[in-house]
Amino acid sequence: MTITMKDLAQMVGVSESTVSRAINNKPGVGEDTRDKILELVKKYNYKPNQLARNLAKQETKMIGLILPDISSNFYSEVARGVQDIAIQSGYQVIICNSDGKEKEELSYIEWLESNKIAGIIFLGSGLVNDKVIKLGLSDYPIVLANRFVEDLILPSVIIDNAVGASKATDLLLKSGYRRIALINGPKDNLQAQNILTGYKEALRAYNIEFKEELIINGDWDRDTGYEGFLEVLKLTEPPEAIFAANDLIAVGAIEAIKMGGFLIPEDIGVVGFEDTIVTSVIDPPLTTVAQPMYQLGVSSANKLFSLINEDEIKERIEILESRLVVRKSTKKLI
Amino acid sequence: MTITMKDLAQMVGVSESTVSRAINNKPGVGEDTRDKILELVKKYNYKPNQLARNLAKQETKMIGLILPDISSNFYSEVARGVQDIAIQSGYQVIICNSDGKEKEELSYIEWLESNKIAGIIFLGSGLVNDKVIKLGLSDYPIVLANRFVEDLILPSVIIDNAVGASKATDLLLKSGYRRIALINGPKDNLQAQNILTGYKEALRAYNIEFKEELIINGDWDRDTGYEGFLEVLKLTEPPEAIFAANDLIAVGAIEAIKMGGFLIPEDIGVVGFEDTIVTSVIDPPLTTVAQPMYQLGVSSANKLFSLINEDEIKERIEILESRLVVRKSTKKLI
DNA sequence: TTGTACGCGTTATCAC
DNA sequence: GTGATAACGCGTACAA
Repeated sequence: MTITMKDLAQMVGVSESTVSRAINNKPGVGEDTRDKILELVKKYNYKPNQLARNLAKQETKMIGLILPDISSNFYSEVARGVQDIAIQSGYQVIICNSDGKEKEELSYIEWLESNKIAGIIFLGSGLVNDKVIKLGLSDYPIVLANRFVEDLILPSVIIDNAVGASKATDLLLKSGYRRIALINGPKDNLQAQNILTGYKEALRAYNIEFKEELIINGDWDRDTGYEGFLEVLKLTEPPEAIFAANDLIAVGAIEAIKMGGFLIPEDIGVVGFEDTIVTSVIDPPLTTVAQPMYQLGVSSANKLFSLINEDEIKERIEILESRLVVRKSTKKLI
Repeated sequence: MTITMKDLAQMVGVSESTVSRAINNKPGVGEDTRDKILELVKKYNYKPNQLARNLAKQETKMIGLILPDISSNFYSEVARGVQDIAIQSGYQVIICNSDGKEKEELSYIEWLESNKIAGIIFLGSGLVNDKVIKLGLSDYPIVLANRFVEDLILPSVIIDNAVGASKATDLLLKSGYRRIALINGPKDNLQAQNILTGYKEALRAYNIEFKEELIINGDWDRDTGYEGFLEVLKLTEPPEAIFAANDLIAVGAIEAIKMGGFLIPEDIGVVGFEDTIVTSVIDPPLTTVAQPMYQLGVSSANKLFSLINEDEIKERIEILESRLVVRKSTKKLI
């Protein structure tokens, strides 16, 4: 038998509104009556029924987080960041796995809306579709995390992969490598394009000519790394270093390099991108560009709560930089 | 401006009760009135307010999942399993990161209770404390996943690590290795004890004497593996194989083995435990015992929904077996 | 400082 | 087949 405000009111001999005020620490309650009420609250272990509160205030203390797959290392790390901030603000998080499917996303949105969830964070790759934009244009609090939309009208937090790629390439150049091959993801992939952009920028800063032959496009997997290296090895002038667009590609490349009898980093330097656990397990430990996943979650959540509380938003678009982690697959700086 | 049942009722010229019946596909509504109502529902894109529903029915379509840390590979995989089943049943999942702290767990429970969350899955290591047991003894639906309680009075789903360890040891024996060292976690750790149990069982089946000197206890990390191997190497009779109690330990051991100039699997065989991504990246690919993480989530969720729906529960305790994944760090079977 | 009265949007139990 | 009416438990404007 759960106890309600009404019960408490009867016991103390006051009205329900007074009980309500006392419980919510609102002014306008006499010292002694408040004490009496709070005493009974403890005694009977009274817990306000959140459902009733939610209905009365037409709001919940929950936010929604829509992402492709919580079991992925990347997304679960971001989710943790979101949750930590949410808890601080007294909110809980509902995580929705969309598997990147638009249909799922829309049905989640419906659910979240009709449950009066306070706001939504959209996390994931891919471009944003019209419906999401429309949703954002209404007054529903919504933040885009690591999702891209051409005009960027919605509040967003993104990771600047171009800068990360530039840093990685720059490190290789600073370490003395000159001919640097880029083994990248699919040509039409946004992430891959950003990485290419950063790579080119770094070359330009060193006045090194960009050579199409040093660019390999493939999938985001190990095979691409392995085959990719064999590919560039065939060039009349083989590369001195490999920039792999993610860690798995790097792993594949390293296998191929070792297989060929080359030494890392002496003969060939390697840089990865992502900083997963494998980078520290592989031999030699991989120099890589670490993505600020947790921070992505934290920033997105902060931005969402700014929206919910209708605070001023400093920057509509927040850009996070990735961080270079130097290990042993690149030569020491001179 | 959101539309409500009241609005619909006025437009059609019927009472709210009729609208409610029509929307919920309940009998007792005329063909034509129902059609008229559903038509307007579409036209105005009416969505029932779940908050009001929840209050009226005193229940929500949500379950809680309390786990140590969603960013961990293990837990996020389980979480995915839980969510997939929940969605099928029309529920959403609230994930709560306790970091293994009892205080956090209790405060989450309070929140979930006062929000009338339909049920809770407790996921995590460690023993269950009294409060959880008390909670379970009330009529609140609650399932323990991968948590251990001595008497196991609460509905639970657990992974039998002893059997897994036994399988791993057995494989080594079948492959011809005889002196097998076990590099394990902390002595007082439940998981470590289970692994030891399985190890012993397998030895017994082969009539091989158990030797204390072949057991190393340490942390669940790489160093333990590295140092552990160096330790057993000092024995007058060094081991022919290493059974590592998790993959990280195995990685450390492999490093030490290679450093010593031994060949894997010819000179020394290695088996890990867990099946993380590193097992396939390392050279040679690691033979290991894979934990059914996703299945753990699925089974736990299924059990919880049985409780919620008050179905008959077949087995109060469900035991999942781990699966042996044979790669290249052990000799081929003869 | 306290109480009254109503609203929040829906479900459920009666009547008719 | 349909319609009042009362819950569900709490917040709040207004009156006292």
